[in-house]
Amino acid sequence: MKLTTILTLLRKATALKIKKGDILIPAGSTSKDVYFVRRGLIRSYYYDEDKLEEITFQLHPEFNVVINIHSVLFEEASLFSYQAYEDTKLYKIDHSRLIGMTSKNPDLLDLNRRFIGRRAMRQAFQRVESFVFLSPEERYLRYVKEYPNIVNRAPDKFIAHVLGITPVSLSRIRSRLATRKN
Amino acid sequence: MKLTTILTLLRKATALKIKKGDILIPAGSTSKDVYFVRRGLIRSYYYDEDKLEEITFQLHPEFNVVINIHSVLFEEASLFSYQAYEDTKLYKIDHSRLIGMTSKNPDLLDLNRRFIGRRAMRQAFQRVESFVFLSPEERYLRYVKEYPNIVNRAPDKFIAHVLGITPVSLSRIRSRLATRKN
DNA sequence: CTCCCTTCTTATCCTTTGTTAATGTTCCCG
DNA sequence: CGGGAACATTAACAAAGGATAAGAAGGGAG
Repeated sequence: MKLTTILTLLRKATALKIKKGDILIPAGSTSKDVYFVRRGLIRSYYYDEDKLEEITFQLHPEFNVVINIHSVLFEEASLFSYQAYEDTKLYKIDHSRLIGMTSKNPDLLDLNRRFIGRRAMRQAFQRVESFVFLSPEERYLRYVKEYPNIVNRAPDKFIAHVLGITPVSLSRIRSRLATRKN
Repeated sequence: MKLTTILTLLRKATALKIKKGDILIPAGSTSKDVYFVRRGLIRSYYYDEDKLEEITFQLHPEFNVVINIHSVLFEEASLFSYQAYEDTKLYKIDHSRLIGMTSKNPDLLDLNRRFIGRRAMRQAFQRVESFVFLSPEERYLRYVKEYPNIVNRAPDKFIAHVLGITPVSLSRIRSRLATRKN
């Protein structure tokens, strides 16, 4: 990877700050912009019309990439909304601008795919592995190991849904773990 | 996508046939070859040392791509073995050959990433969604809808593990569904 | 600082799943 | 075609999870 390529990319990124509660990407959006979380916490969620509640799909703390995955991968409108759960500082890479620059520097698109695509893929794939091979309790332990801070920053409700269980069940898992230790 | 690019790719692919039970990619492999299943069925599985059993991770019937995902994505040795569960005919695209040709035709690598990476990503991502939003029963119904033939071709044991449940539980889900219909 | 709303915990009840095991069936391979 | 191993089904029990509700605790807004 050429250093100049990375520098070019950084130069084209624009910083932005959003407040807790603000929507970064609304459901239905088709934007392909790429965001990098410098500080704060973004959560993606799906609004379940039947249950009349939001189901958190993923949490994106600092140093994570946020993209509208339905648009980038499937050329569809986003099923999810992406919302700040803390005051958040991001770098945004405008997708059309990135594409426009590709003619001058093809490495850019390559970087985009490798850095972003690979990361997202790794996450998704390891997450599938955790569902196939691990129990909810083991999934929880692995999750807090990977994101040690997040337990104090996000409600259990969010974390439970990310793990594919209910908040009540997560609470029980917690208490089981606590009593088992003693 | 240029037609010539696709033709170049096809010309470099080699056909191969393997018999039921044969291992296509053994666990521990670091190969990055790309396979396309023309006919038959490949299953990838992880050998669980504790439970002393094979846990099927994914089933790849005809018209699906098979890659050693741990090597391609993570630059690691494969955790999985890839085995034929039926006599299978594949097309193989040799990775080092593909890389070697890239200097002449950069579109090739791009095609590789877009076609293969995107497909695998889509699968992985939709699978995560199914774990977060659906019950085991709903996952099963969605799976048989997406792969209508596979139920008659693969043992329930395989399918259960792919869905993240036990074979016994899958059998019960089946009988529940059957009695509910009548 | 206080009130209120959200979240967390805990309890109850019911459903589902995991585990183990027994039985019946199917599928292979010789 | 026959014998044996692998698989599917079912049962019984224990463990865990889902749904709902109530009370406690926590955090945010005014």
